[in-house]
Amino acid sequence: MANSKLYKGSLQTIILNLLEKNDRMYGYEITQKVKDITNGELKITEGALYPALHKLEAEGFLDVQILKIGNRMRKYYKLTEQGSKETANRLAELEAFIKNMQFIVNPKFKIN
Amino acid sequence: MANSKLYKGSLQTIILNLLEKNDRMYGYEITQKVKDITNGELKITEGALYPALHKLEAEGFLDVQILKIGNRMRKYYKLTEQGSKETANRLAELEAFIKNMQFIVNPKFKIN
DNA sequence: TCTTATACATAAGAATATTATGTATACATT
DNA sequence: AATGTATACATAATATTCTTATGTATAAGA
Repeated sequence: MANSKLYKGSLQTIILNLLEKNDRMYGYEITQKVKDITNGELKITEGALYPALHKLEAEGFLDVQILKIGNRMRKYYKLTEQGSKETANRLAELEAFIKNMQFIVNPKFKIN
Repeated sequence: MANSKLYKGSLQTIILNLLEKNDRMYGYEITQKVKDITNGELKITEGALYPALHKLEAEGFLDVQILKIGNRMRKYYKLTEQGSKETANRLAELEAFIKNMQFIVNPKFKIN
């Protein structure tokens, strides 16, 4: 199956929504979760993920908690209250985008 | 109504699909068509549109025909055969993207 | 006359991704 | 013991694609 393209701008929406549903997650976990959910079609690269997490944190949408599991570090991210509101906004944006794309792509607009 | 965000990467898909349905169009017409179809939610800026058209043309997906309407120039774009195939690919990518985003966002994945 | 619409274009800058690279621990296989 | 794969973080260089600003020019309406 072809590797589905990730539209630029959707990564933050993905992160926020996963955190809305999973309380807290760490970076690597997010990459695996997305791969699982999409049957390997979407692959979040680390070079995109970590900067995105840092940015969302800097904007006040995420809180971090660093844990040591065995001898290895994990940075758990969690939505702030503001982050939860932002998630709703991003979700609405995504739905509007999808709706608009379907209008544009839909054959019923073949006739002017 | 909030102005819906345009995910980066979707503009070419929009252009290709409009040309699939309208045989030939010129740039300004595309901006107006998108605005109409989406009730003003999506606004294609000229700074994005014209470079995108030039790129699609350079890649062999579009043919150009310059017409003078009255005293004003219009550059009409039309899908090449290759462009028509590419449109199908982009459409499949878009549908895969939407499907994957719905998986990620869908509440049924709330429970692990 | 002034503003808005039509119609093209490009340049500077911002945002967001890919690709490559680096560090380090843990586990499985040869 | 050595090598590869998985886990887990990170950043830098580069590419892509957009926004914003600017430019040129014709046409139409207030």
